Amino acid sequence: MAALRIVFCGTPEFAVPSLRRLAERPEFSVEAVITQPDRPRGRGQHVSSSPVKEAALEMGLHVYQPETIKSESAQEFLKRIAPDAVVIIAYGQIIPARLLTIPRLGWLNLHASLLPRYRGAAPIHWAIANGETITGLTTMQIDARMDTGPTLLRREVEIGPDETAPELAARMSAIGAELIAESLVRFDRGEISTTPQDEKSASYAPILKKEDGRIDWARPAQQIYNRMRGFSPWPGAYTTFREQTCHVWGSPAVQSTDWTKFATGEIIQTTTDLYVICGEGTSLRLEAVQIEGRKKISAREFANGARIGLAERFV
RNA sequence: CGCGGGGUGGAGCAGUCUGGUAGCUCGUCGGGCUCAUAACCCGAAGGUCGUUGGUUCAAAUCCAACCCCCGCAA
Repeated sequence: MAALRIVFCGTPEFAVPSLRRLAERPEFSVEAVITQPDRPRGRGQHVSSSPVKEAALEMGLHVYQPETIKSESAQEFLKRIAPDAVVIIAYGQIIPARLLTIPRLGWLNLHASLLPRYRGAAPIHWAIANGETITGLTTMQIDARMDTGPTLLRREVEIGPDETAPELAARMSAIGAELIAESLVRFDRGEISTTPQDEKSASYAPILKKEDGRIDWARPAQQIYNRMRGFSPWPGAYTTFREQTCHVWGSPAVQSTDWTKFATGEIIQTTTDLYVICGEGTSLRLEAVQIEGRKKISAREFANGARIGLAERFV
């Protein structure tokens, strides 16, 4: 049987394990890799290429980087290759409907949630931030809207109590690589069919904004901790200390005393630790902080250098 | 040339505007005290103040260039 001819479409690290999996298996032939153009990133505006591009070049695959997938030339490109399927994983652009019918099997997507829950750009982050203990991966055939297409296969994944977004993403991308490969093979053979999503139970995981990282100290410590894990490493969890942005790391404290008399955000110093008062009588044990313009330092060093006053607070 | 903050004993910081003997908390070392301690008391060591050049009688401090780190914006 001839190998399935595939075009792979993806950008960040999350897509790389799937690309590698598809490229190494004999059932598939990766004809081309489409990824976002090299762009200036980071502080110095250094131009860098996407993780998918680097992996593709390393494997000797053909790379195509259109400014926009909506362009005439992108359409021509796909028609010329005429793949059996396009696999799209975290590409970062909306696909116009006229392109969806080019491949025989459609555009197959790996999404990092149990659809229809957590549709959108940041499903892993929001699942952790909301305190979920189970999430999962779903493969689907994309349609004209965002993450609404009929699904193929799904797999549940447990979320560890202290797991952070990058850690979970790394695990899920490895599991997902298997799932997308399996979906392709079985869908092509007609062993599985698509199932429409239940619109009524849909929920959304919008792309993260800087503001999502701001800590609301009125929330219970566990919730703050969940967001800290989910929004790592960006936007992280930050607050304001002496008029400056201050990223904080910590974990819910086991308390023996009642601290409800303190204001939320207030910093409590004991002989060995720093605690921050959170909502509903809970508190967070500070592990590290990073004030803007400075390096990340331990709570101990922070206490030594900052000379925290009585009733001083994070706001 | 996107905007901004910072580089001061081992760690974290103050001092820089208004040049004139290097300061704070912690750590380290020595001694003391205590049943005991990441507790307390006494004492000590440890710094070319990012680099180079300039101004000055005198520069951590003022000026210029460069190196490195970080926050924001994308």
